[in-house]
Amino acid sequence: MPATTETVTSTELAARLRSNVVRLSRRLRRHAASGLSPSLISALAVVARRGPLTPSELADIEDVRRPTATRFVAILENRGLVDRDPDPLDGRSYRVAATARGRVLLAESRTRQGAYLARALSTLEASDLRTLDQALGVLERLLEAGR
Amino acid sequence: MPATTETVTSTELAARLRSNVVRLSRRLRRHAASGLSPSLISALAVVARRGPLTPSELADIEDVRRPTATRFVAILENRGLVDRDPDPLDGRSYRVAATARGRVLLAESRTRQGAYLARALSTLEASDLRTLDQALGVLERLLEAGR
DNA sequence: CCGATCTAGTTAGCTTTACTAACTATACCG
DNA sequence: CGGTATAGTTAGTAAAGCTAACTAGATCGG
Repeated sequence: MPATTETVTSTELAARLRSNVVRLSRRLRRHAASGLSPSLISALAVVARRGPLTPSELADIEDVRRPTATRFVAILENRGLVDRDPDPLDGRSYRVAATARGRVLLAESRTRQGAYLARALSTLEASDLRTLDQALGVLERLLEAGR
Repeated sequence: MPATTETVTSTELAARLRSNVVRLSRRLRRHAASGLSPSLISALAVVARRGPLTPSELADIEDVRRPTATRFVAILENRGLVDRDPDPLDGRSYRVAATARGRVLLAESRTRQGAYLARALSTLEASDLRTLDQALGVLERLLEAGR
């Protein structure tokens, strides 16, 4: 029963959004396949997509503090998913890039059995996927705005 | 009805959804007003809305293990937001209900200044709110289905 | 009715996530 | 060149949620 004509109040929506984010976040962590938590997969995906990044840039994009970015890089490097090259312009820093193995793992985490979320979404109809797609657009703008 | 004729792939959507859940979840925790984390607010809201519940029922609804529900109840009770009455039918258990103070805090957490999320959502247009509303419906079905 | 088993809640201990504060070392500016 | 600003790191802390193991009340078969 889609309440298409009813007014949606933002406070009511806030409560519902919070609950669902909390629950989905639990689910994702519980079903973490490939041995990487949602946070780490997200960080790896950012590094892979947005090319070589300094830890500070990663922290900024992922909306975490720099010590957390340091930890992300350390763990990902430890597993050979990422490597670092000195920054030619700044001796204090370095650039992080995804390794071939990191890219493989990312691809697998999207398509393979282990991908709980992709599997769940694949059961949805096209119209539902479109709805989610649009909602994510809204959410992204919201996150970007409220920094 | 939307001009979007492009196909939305579920694997691509999964990655985007994961990132946004992870980030929003960080935001929510960071902006936790009223001294309650998103998890605890969500638990309190469930107790308030779905009447007196046993810890097991709470655990089931919130999709956590029982020890986690025990902790939720302990913390909420400690802050006077919830109280417990013995279960007349089962001597091992009890029923948890929201106190007046708990309900006040919930109401405040929805409307007041401190409510980061409600404030952010209030800047959106009605059509965006409707999009989110529909997407939450999809998400809820998804979460319910994948138990 | 009684012992065996099942179930609700709890306790203890662990892991992960992410924070702040404080430190090191390099960059930059007057 | 000296002082300040900035990048990354280290250390320590707190919260979330898990599993394993325990306690006590419920339930079921004989």
